[in-house]
Amino acid sequence: MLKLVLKDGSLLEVEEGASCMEAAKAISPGLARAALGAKLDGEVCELSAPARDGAAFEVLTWESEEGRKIFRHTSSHVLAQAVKRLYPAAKLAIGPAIDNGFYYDFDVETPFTAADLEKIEAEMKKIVKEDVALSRFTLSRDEALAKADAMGEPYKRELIEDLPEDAELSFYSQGDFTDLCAGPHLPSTGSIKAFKLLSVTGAYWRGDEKNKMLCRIYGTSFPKASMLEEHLAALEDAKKRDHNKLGRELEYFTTVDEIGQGLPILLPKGARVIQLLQRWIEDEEQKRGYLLTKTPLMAKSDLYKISGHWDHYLDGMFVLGDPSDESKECFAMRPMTCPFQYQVYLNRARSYRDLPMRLGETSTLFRNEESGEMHGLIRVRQFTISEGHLVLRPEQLEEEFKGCLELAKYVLDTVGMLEDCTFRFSQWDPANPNNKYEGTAEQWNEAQRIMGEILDNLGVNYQIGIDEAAFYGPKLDIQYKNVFGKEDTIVTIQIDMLLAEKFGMEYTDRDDKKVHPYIIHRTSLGCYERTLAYLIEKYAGALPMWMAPTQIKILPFGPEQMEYAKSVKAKLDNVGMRVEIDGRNETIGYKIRSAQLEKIPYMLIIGDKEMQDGTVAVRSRKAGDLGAIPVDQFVADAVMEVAEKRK
RNA sequence: GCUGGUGUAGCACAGUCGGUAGUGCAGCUGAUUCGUAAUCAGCAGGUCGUGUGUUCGAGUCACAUCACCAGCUCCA
Repeated sequence: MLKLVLKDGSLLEVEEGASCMEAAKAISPGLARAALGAKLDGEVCELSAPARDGAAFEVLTWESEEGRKIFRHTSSHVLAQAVKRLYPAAKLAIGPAIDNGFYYDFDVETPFTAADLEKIEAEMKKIVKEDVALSRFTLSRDEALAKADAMGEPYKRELIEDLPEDAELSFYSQGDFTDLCAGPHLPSTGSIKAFKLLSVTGAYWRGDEKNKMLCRIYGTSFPKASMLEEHLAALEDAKKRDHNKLGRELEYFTTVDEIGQGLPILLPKGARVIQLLQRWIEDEEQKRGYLLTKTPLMAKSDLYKISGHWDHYLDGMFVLGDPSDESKECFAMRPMTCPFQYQVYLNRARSYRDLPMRLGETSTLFRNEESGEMHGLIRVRQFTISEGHLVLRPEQLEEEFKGCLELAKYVLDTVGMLEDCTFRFSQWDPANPNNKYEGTAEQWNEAQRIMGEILDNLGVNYQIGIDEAAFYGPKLDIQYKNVFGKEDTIVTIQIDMLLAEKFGMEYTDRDDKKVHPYIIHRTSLGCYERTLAYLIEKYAGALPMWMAPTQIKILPFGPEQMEYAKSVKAKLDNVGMRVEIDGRNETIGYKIRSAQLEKIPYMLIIGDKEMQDGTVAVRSRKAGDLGAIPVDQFVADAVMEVAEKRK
């Protein structure tokens, strides 16, 4: 008999030579039915793998990410099998599971169309119905190369060539289809009950734009049809929240062909929200000891040559003039604020008593993103961020880093986004310094060691991102996922031990020695345009009262109530509320509908009754009719709701 | 930048085989004075993204270009 250690610490006895599937059955038949894979001593394996005596054993079901990955990975093989049956000339590249589904990359003469996807789906249905068993076999590297050639799969050959000489490679066969694959997989194709191919796009082989563009098919799959339907419904819902659609519909922003890509126009509503956020952040930073700066939007190339941006970031900058003509000055729009704000520090000699110096600026930046990269308000060519630089003595680093993190968490929590954020410790790639990074390995290791210690001391739950650092130092990136699950950085806090030296920044220490300070680069709410986009998506356009562009709409029944409506508006104007009167000659139902579609937080309906009683009939966009409330009472409540920044 | 898709009134869309552009909402005007998600009638609104070409004739076909969308790559 073999003994397996279960998650709760108890022991499970199974017969010698039993598979993981049999072990799962021994726990419970129900669990065995739900099983997609297993884990032995923390390593994911398939259900057919033999159990090992003394190993920690875990059954993977749909509830675990690893279980879902196995399911989706096999789904991608079903896709590949269907494609090979219908298009034998298609060459296989790679086909992994991803967050909410899977994809497979093919090299084909002509890219697949939407109509092709239907045919492929039909073929996949057949394969699922055939319930084809998957079997694993291994080959030596040389045998695997021969196999790849025999199958006529040049991309597989390339993958194998990159593996070490003594590697043993696994292949999976399912009926008429065989693929080089690390696995693990489901026992057979029959359990992939519900799937859908979602889109077909281009993707470079190995993600390198110098390589050939392949044809990628995205799909998703679930063990139950109802789960697939739910997922597709959620995708539809996400489309309705998409800031790029909703933000245009609700008139937060627009784009104009003549102005150009990545240069959105913020319409009055969008501009108002950004102004509100910006004032709030500037005030909050003032409370926290930040000094406000305002620095130029462009500079001569000389400045960027010192900072290193000219070497590392020239492609991303808008350059005015001809860089190759040395007889004339050449300017560039700024892609970041660092070297500008450093000049504030450099304005006079500094002492250790001046530190920490916290500099904050609402800073507009210009980055020449590639033309295919722009996206609504999330990726643009001109944007404004809550930029800041903290100049520090080394012993102040941890305390100040903590302060930056607290500020970022406070503002993200207040706008309601913190719950959807994850933290990434972005490091350099020691294997590939590649001119991408400044400084020595010693400097990088030191900066990353310190940052790692700080993060651990602060109990930050982070993931490590290799090759995600800035060229001058490691970062803590706060990542936010949009409604489609696409992730972007919203806030960043960076430690920089290099640029102070380049710019000749120093301070006189207690012992009268000149020392280079440490610098933290950070944002508190990140880029305002991007934040606005996320807020529109998060709240489906119904922004919380405190940041809603129009907070209150007064709806008089007719002209008789106009005077009274104006007096109510005056009271609200007086306490800084953003109020409009809908004096149109329309029914009250029509005006309510139109305010509701505009997602106005409160509607104040005024008829003869309210006018006589000195009240307003309040309707909340969420809760509906709240009944008549004395005007002064409503004003006081509204002021309180805004002051508390209620979500 | 690359692959694929899209582009007709402010918005959502229709427009057949190439024969000279329509519907709904929004807007404007008038009537209606109405109690919590659409009152009725009338009017106005388009160089069919832009340019070039094919044709007797182009929203429709071809090429180029711009913008938008999905994805790749990139991202301080």
